[in-house]
Amino acid sequence: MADPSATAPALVWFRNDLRVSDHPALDAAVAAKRPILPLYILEEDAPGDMGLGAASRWWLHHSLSALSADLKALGAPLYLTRGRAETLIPDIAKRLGAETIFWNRRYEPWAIETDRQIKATLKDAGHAVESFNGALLYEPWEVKTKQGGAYGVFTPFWKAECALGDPPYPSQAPKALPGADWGPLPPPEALEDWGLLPSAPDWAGGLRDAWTPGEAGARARLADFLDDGVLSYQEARDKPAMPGTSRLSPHLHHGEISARQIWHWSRERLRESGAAAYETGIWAFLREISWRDFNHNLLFHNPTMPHKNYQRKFDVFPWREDARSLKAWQRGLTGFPLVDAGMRELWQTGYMHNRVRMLVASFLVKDLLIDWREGEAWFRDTLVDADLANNVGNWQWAAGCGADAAPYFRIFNPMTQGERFDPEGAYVQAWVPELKDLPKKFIHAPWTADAATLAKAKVELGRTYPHPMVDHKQARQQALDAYSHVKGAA
DNA sequence: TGAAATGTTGGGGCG
DNA sequence: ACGCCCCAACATTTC
Repeated sequence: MADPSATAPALVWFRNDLRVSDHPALDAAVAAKRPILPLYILEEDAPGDMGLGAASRWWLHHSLSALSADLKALGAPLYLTRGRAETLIPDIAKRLGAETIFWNRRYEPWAIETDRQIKATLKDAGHAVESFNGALLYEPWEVKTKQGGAYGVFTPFWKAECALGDPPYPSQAPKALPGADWGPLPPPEALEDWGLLPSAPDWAGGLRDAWTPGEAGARARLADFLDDGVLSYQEARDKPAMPGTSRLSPHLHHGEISARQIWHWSRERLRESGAAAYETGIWAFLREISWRDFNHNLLFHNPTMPHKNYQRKFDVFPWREDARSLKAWQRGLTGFPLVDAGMRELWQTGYMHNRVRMLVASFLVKDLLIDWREGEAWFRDTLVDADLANNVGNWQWAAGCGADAAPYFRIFNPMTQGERFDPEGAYVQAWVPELKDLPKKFIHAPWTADAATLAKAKVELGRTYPHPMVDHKQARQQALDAYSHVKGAA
């Protein structure tokens, strides 16, 4: 009782791990048997941080609100503050007399640098720091080639992760948390004062309808997917009009559910069911979870990837500056229905089906010859699942300049993709309502319809819906010609 | 986790 | 019966 260190609190710094179960940092703090101060910092002006998009800010608000309620119920309310973590963390640790600061690791280059710096400051000041893997199946330094290097091709990476065996089994949420006394700290800030939600205009209606941020929402989403989605996953995930994907990406990004939980709970469901169709779906799904690890691995080992081509021979690619075309793409006014449907789904819900993400990326980079970094920036600003590692990895993949990338000459045809993956035109009808009365024969290429058909569907090209902004056949040839620069540079 | 161009094959119409 | 052409269907190659 006389030992003051017995009551020295533990600080748990929450970042992209907004949950209370399978949270290694929180578990370690509980094991230390100290009063616990859970902390979240809205990090402002961190050097190198590429910023939070408006959709992510909306999600973050609701996710923090859910985490706050969960922590409060357990007995240790979440302390909120904002500013620079480099000064706030050491200051809070000092005021509290904290013994140890716990956190789960993050992998963005700026965040790694911030955390490294904070760790050094804290240690100099006599605090202990413990960090954990809360986000990935395996850490980037745990998955290595036989030569000890990092993988640049996905399939061998996937095999290597499988060979490492099941990742650690996820832990349960603590039954109760001993809260620390906030007395020595300035009063916490109110989430409502952070201005994370849009006001005037409130454009978040589509987001509210589509999502339930928070740990409970994440679990419900996975349970739904394992109940019926996963059985038809392999075919249905390519059909944007169907609820065929897990839609877990925003929950995963904010850490409301962990990759290890997804791994183990999926495998458990597989063991219970035993159906062969289930086997296919589950493994196709877990393979996508491993893609997420792969992208984090790439970013960790290639910290310039957000700005630089992974394949440096692409540095000579003749991108076009074209603000008007970029804007037409962003607003979903390209005149290619499936592209526009995707861009509008993104704008209205903060999400886009994966098949359509590949198409709109191909269209921007190849039909419009606009730099993938423009597309990456737009997705980062508008996606609720905006995640630097995945976003950069996938854009470079689509642009052909990434690791294990799609070859540049793989150029998607918007009409063919529409006929193949949205054969009924239901996805286009949902997001491009001005075309909803067109017969499905023409819905992916309205300019091929005769005047009478267009009139009957109340479509007037150039007025109610744009003419196609490029001739795809011609654009494709231009893209191939531009690519010859890269080949010459290699 | 494409698409288009090019090559091959085989059935059917026809002289 | 046979060769020839046409062309769809499928396979392979190329970008």
